[in-house]
Amino acid sequence: MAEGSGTPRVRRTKAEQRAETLEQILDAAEYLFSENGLHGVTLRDVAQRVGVHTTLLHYYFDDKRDLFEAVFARRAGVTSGRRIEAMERYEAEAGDKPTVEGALHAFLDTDIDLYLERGEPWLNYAAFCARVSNTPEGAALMDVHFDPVVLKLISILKRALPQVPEEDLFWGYHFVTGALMNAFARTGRLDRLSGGLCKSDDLVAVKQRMAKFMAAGFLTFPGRSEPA
Amino acid sequence: MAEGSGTPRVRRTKAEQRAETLEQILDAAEYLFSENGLHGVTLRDVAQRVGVHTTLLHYYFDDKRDLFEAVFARRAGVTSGRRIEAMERYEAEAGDKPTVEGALHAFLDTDIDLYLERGEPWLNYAAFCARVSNTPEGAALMDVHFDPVVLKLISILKRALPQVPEEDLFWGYHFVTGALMNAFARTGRLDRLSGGLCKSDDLVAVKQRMAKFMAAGFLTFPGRSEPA
DNA sequence: ATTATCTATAGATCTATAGATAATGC
DNA sequence: ATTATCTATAGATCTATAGATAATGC
Repeated sequence: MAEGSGTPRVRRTKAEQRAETLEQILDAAEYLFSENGLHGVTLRDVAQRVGVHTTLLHYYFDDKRDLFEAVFARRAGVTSGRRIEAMERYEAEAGDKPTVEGALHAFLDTDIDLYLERGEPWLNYAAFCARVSNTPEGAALMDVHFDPVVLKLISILKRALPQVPEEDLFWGYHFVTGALMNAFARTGRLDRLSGGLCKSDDLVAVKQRMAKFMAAGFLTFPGRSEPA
Repeated sequence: MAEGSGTPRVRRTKAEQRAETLEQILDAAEYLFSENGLHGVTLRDVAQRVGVHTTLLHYYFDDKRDLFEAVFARRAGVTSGRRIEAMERYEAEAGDKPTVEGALHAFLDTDIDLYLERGEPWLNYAAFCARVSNTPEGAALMDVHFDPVVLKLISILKRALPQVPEEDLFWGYHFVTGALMNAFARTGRLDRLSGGLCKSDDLVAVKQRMAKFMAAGFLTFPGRSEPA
């Protein structure tokens, strides 16, 4: 909330100002969409959170959907790129003996680390993705932005489990991504359910467990077990 | 859509009429909420789908949120009850040697079977739960309606894996429910991603794989492996 | 002299209420 | 004589556009 009383407005170049305002708008929208979804947020909500007038949003974006897509796209390339790199690095070091667990560590941990390292806005992005992943709008954007990462993962899994039918690998991925999105959603339900034993925003705990947990699942698929 | 042209209105008692209309409204709302969430659906959308006037919804329900909660509550008891029974039956037959996989079969397959047996409206309910499970409104209702089922599952898992810390069991459950909700959401993303190899509405495929997959995951938790 | 932000406002849509009409119930 | 459904409508809110004002840019 950029109240006039706080920091006195420093003189900025127009490009800077544009970039700053854009980022503030996207941050606010990202947070609000992550809580309430596309339809649960009004442009007024976003504008109020930034401290600007609603109509300014129309200066930067065509309409609400355009803003929504911009939120999705802004960080998609970063997470996508980092994960693909991590998987390529893993492939190189594993040679012709990649393992399911190794691939999943590269796929999952890289992403979790990104959000842990960069703090709140990125955690909001993770929650945003989780929130919209099972909506028509969100799923369509995932197709556009995340297919390459997923197909990269599948390709390593195929080499790790050559005798497992490809469908099983996709089903396994489906389970993995559901679990991951649920972890990113951080609804607080786990906290209440477990009587405070677990915190749903404890992504460190997720990272410690998830790759190994899921890898074991893949090894249950008939075909053959992983070359240890 | 109850067009006047179709079946001629049979004379019904008021109680019958009330029950029928209520069910039609809940069915329509369930479907629409499952696609677009609480905020993505207007009362007008629901009324139009039923073929009645919007204001009739206010005759049966206080407001939109009341309708939403009624949709959630209507089938919650059925799925909840069936799953608890199935887990109790399993406990009785397993004696003092329950297994993770056995518990998960009772927990997961019972639910999947319910939706497969009873067809579309119930499949919509599953999608509805999935759609709202990571929203504030949805998570709160899950607390109310589904905590007992989940805690029952946890209690069996505790006996199956006595040396595994309770937190791990909750984290494992967190992964399981994320995967299950993603399967119930049936967004079609898996179909596109896999080039048609998998169908996201193929709950039979989910049932065939999920319990075993997840059971293997639980066995990765340090403490000790399951007494085979 | 261009760009960022705000004021004013139109038009659409949505929730919700009051009160009328048309059925069923005794 | 009660209950189910519809008509009419108020008030709020939301998206989006047109055009004014206030900054930065040469």
